[in-house]
Amino acid sequence: MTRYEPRSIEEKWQRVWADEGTWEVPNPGEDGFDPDKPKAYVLEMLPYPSGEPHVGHLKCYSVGDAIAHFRRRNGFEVIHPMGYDSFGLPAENNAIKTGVAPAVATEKSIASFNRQFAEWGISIDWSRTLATHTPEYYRWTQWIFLQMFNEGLAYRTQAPVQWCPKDATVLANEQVVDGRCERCGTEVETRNLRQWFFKTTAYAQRLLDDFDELESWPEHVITMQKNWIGRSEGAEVTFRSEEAGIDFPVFTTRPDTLFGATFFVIAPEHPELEGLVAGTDAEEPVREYVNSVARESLQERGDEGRPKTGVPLGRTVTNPVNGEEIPMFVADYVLMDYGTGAVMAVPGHDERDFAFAKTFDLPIRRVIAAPEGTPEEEAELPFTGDGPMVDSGRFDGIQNREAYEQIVAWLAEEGRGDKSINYRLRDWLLSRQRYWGAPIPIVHCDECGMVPVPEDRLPVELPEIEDYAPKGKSPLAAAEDWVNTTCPSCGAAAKRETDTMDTFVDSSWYFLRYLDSKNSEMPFSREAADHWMAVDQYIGGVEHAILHLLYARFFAKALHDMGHIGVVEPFANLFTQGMITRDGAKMSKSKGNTVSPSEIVARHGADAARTYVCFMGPPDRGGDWNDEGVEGVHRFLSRLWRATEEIAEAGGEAGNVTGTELQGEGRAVVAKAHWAIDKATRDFSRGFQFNTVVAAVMELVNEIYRVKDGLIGDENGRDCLSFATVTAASLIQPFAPHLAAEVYEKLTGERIWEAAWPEADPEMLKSDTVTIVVQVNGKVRDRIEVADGTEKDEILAMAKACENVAKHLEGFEIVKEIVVPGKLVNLAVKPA
RNA sequence: GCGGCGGUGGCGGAACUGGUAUACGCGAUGGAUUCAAAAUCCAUUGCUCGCAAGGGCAUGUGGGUUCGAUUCCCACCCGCCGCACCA
Repeated sequence: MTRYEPRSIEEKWQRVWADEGTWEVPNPGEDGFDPDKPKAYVLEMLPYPSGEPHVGHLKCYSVGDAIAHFRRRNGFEVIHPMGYDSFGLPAENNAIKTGVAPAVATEKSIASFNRQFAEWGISIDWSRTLATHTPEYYRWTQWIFLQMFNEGLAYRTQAPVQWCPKDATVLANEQVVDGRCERCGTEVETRNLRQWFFKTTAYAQRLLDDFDELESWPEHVITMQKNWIGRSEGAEVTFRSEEAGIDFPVFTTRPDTLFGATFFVIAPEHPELEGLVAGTDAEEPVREYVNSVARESLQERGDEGRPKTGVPLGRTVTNPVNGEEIPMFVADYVLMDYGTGAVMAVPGHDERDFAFAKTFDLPIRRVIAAPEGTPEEEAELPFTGDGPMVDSGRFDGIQNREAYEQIVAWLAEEGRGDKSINYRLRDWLLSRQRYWGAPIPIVHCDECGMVPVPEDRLPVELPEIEDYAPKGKSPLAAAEDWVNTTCPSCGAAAKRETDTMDTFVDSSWYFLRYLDSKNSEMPFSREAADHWMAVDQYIGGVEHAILHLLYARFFAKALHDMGHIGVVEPFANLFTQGMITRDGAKMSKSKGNTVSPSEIVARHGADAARTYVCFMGPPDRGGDWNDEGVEGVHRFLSRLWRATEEIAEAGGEAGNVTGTELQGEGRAVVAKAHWAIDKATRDFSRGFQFNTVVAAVMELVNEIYRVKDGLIGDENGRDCLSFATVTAASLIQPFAPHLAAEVYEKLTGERIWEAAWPEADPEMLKSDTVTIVVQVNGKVRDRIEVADGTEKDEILAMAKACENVAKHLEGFEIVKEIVVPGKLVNLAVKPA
């Protein structure tokens, strides 16, 4: 008997799959396409190729592959492609450090990823692969950009933007975390620059509404996106400064507190600020204040609970509800880019306004009473709860929520306000002053302005350059031959746009390119998209909860509206896998606690590595890597292998096992196999309970070992063993496809991936006898074995007859008898 | 502060709609095999009292509902993640 040698088994099958192109699937209209077969699009987030794959990749693709295999064997035509998100900062920063061109390092890494994916035996349709840094791909990224530009969804404007001084580029809001660059951790600065944006805000409401279109997304991801979009309902109300002759609209979520406004605050960046104070005593202090705010970092300014600062403007505005003149201030707690950059301050009912009023000794007025019975502490000002209106003119006595509607209606009638909705979401800043990205296909002409590069001249190829170092403008600006061009419209001398696109643009549509990756006329055909979309199961890390997943949703909606795809949501089901740690800590090279997948695969085999990451625990939660755990899984696979060898040698026929006339241990092991089929199938369908699927197969293998020696000498027994072993292979195949293929071939001569997922025989799930637990007052006192279907009365009588039960009934009176057929008996007693 | 997730043996984790808590794996202990070791196989393994039969206690804490609660309800403690001066 030979030892379990994963390497030779795995290489054998990997060669078969590669030679035959086993996982390639046809598009509609192509050879072999079967219109009656239901499709399933199983997709894992494409990797960013940098160095070698790590265990996080191993987990993500193991989980995705298990789903792909399971769906295939349940009759689906599964499309399961793979590609590379190969533009991006790390490759470029590496180039600056080492002088190695980003393309060279990137392609080397892609080769390494390709090799490992093959070694892991992931069932990928390689005929559809792509890499976002290739002109064949970014040609279409540019094409989509131009469609957006033509629709007014991509535009260029001057705006205060977030700038990372280390990476020397602007960043999207989504890429600034706690005031720092998401990539390098440097504190970002605000700069006023001309930049390119996608109009994500135009889709704010639909990004919220279309959550209803999704089948299954983790609740917390939806919550995070909702928070990010940040919808608030309220009203826009106009406060007029008569002396300055300016109307100041404000956004408020609390129009019911209008009568409590005692002052008015505008943001330091407010465009009217300078004019308001010019030539007055306030001019100098205001200028000083604005300068001091400008020196602060966004993070400092954003800190909650920091003392309120500000400067009075010596001006007033009129409160439209009561005609009161209230003083104006400038203060940094009001932000220019939310609402209108101005707020009415209601210190009685808003904590921030309250803090400001205290600092500047401004009047604080209560306009909503605390309802009766409110604890004194909660009723104190600032009071943010609901209650009847007071000191609010004709609205006195009305519940504030009702008054809210009435006040808004009244303002609308007077022309001084109206209902309004505000979103926190801002437009997606997509331009980057960096080299390693897709060039923005625009030409700047003195005569014609911004001119899109005609579609037949795409792609605008990235030129080769010598110096990748950023200098505050794109390194592309130095490539003069490339920059200087002619205007596509008038033919005059013109200059190319030198910014490149954020890499998140590349990854916002890649799932569509897979569907038709060789199309040279279009990014993808509508037909291919209609057939395969939406992605039925998307798998990746939570770190993309708002970045990639929000952008891709926006792209899908925009492409839908332009008529390129039929769906509005790209990913019907989302699964986010948890992170694998080592000794409780995040793995990192600097900590030296990384686990190298290639080493694990070399030592224990890909099947063991893959099965282990699915067995560690529920895959949506994180897990701590344990070398001994992989060994345990390897041991389990070895046991399956040895049982196979022994049974194959003895010559059992799985196909001979037909059913119910089986007896004894033979029946037991076959019944266990059916139990495992049932359990595995249910757990697979219930989501991602892979750990319990693996456990069920382990139990089956343990059962095979328990009965093996007793059955192997008998022909019928051998058949039963063979059936159980074939079943174990069949069920473990989504996790350990190589060993499963080998076992299946040895025992049946067939190919496992072409075999249907097994079905449990309901007859074999039943047992003749059941164990009934006997409890007295909820405590287990004995167990009895009864024939299935035994009458309640009989069970009860048997239960009471148990020696240990009788002992506990002595001196007590039975007050209640509960009999759950097939499960238990509980006798409730009290002292007699 | 707001939102989400979680707390079960020495460890990772099971337990479907309230019904045998601790499946499966790791680790540990003992045995078989071996000249020996590795590998393998078998057995034991929540804590605790008891020679045993058997008993008591255990799913973060405290209450509640129930014949019966890891599961449902209320209050709290701890951990992780996300958001946070958004008017």
